[in-house]
Amino acid sequence: MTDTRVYEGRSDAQRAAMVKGGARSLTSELNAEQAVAATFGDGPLLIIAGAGTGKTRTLIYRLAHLIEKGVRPERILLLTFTRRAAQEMLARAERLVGGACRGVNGGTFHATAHRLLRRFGAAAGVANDFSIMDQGDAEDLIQLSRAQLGYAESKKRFPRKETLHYVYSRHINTGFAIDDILRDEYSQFVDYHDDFLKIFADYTRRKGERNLVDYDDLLLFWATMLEAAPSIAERIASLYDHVLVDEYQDTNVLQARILRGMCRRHSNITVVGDDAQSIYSFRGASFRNILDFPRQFPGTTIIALEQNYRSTQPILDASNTLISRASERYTKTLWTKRSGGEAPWLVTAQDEQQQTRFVVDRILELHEEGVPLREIAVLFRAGYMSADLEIELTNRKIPFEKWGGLKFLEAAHVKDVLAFLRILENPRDEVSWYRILMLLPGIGDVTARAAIDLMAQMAWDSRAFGQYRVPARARDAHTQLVALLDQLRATPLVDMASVSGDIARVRQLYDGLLREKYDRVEPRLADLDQLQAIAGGYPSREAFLSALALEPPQATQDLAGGSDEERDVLVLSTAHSAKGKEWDAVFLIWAADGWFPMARAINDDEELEEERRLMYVALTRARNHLAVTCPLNSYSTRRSADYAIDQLSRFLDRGVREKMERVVPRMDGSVDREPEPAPSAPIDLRALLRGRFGA
DNA sequence: CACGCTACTATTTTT
DNA sequence: TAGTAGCGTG
Repeated sequence: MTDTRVYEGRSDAQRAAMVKGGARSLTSELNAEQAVAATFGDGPLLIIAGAGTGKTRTLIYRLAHLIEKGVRPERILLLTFTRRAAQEMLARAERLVGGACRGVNGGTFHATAHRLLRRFGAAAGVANDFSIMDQGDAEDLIQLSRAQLGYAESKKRFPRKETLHYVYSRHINTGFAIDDILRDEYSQFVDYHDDFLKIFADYTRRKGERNLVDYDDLLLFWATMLEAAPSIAERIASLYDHVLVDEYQDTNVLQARILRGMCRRHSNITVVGDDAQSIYSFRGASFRNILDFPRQFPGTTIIALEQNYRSTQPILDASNTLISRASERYTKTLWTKRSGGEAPWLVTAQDEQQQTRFVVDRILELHEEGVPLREIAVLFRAGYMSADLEIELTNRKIPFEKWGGLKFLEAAHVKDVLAFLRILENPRDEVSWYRILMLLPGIGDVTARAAIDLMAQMAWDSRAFGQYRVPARARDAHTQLVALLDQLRATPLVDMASVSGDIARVRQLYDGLLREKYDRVEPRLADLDQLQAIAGGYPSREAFLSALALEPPQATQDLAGGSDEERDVLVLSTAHSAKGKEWDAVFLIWAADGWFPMARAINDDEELEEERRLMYVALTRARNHLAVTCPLNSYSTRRSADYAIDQLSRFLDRGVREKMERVVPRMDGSVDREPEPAPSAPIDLRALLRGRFGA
């Protein structure tokens, strides 16, 4: 680290000297550290930015600064973690410098990879009409490989398709050997090592033959073009003079390789992140990536942002204490100039119902005091934990929207309809063909495979399926499907309403199948109506399908339309989806051991540390009000309840609790803010005994 | 060969 | 709890 300049700790005079052109208007709204970062010149820059320290603001000002300095916007690449973040950042930058920043290339790593692959892939052997598979598609394709190779019939316990895909994806994103991944995470499967390799080889071959690209391929192909194809690498890398990366703590080593390739010529890379908020290791991210950045990019300047503009000091005190238990990190302690504020509440409820009731009552109270609903959020560890609350909110007619855990695109009926569009775009899309064929009455696994084999033999000619002779019982369905596909192929591509129209045509066949397959069809039909409405906004099937795979709608609101500002609705969100956001009041529910941290993370130190960081992310979303709630008698209907149940999260240890105020809800809905010192859970001896046997 | 029935199991987070 | 693997029937 000898060639690393650390900005932290210099005198004010030195700081001022580092702000070149510090008088310019752009930087007058920044503090000294932010200004240095925003106006930094060329070369690698690492901004370690604690929660709420104006990270986004700094990055936007840096963007504006580069443009004012004369860098052409289209020569700047801005990589963010979500599409939401990219849009927000570009919109804010536009407010700052006007239309000048239009043309900046922004988006997620995956979306950017997609753009580049469409443009340069053909030269590297990837035909540019490939289709993108989402995770579910990838798992389904692996399943086909698995079945083809005969593992489905195996009597022995064999890994499920989700597991196979996870291991594959982890291998690509982290570079760990399959052996090591199995040993560390799936010791029960180490003997299957060779079978994993066989399936992965077959999966890779299938993707190639079917012209399919999965999420991991997008990154891998980008990295490989940069590393192994000098002429293409030259063309790609020369597209941009500056690369800015947000949320760097959530990148993985494959993404770091990409960045090295992109910046080999100029080293103009700025990354912003907070190692304390690294919460995506399940996607191969490692906070070591940000710790290692100075080694990867020699000559790195590090700037730390510690002044928090978001939360009151009591909220920061509790959050700082919680994260101070973390083992490995860039030490930074957040502080604020904001004075006052009340201590975060620690609310112990008797059970889930009381927790729900407390949260709803308190939300209404805050609302009456003038806090808009959209300034309030309820956060939780996993999507299903808000079920009870959602019911109560609906009963009490409080509008809300839920982020994360939205399974819209994963719903079988939505995927079914999309499969029709996909085979039109890519006739070789085996996963979609299989899905569609299995829908038809009279066609099962064997017939579906036979039909696909025949189509492959006929080089995926569009007439191949029409010529397949199906068993008599499937004759009708086959005729209908052939007619539908012919009709869809005849759709003029210039018609702007064509994607939505395509779906309408597909539904003439599909809705009937749906009615026979499910009992409750209304919600499913409503989903399809929504899908049709979204499709109306896209000019082509290809654009629609790619957008859905890379930028899935994140909340019901994305589907319903209307911007955040217009709709005064409460937000329910997983802690993950809440990252980068802030609210006036935040509730964290289910802060019980076994729930947060989740039971499965408890026996693994690294996972446990990540859970701690995740809770830190949740707490630091709050500006003025923070309440953490825990139902004490959350007796579980789930079976393996061998973790410490009915206890406060282990992260809320004595030190953290001292920074909080204990609050106990009373039965009448009011709260008692000076409760008994240590409220213990009343016990129900019979319930405990029943629980022993899982009854 | 498809399909309905039963028993079982695994259960986070997201591009 | 829901999705699915396995099995027996038509």
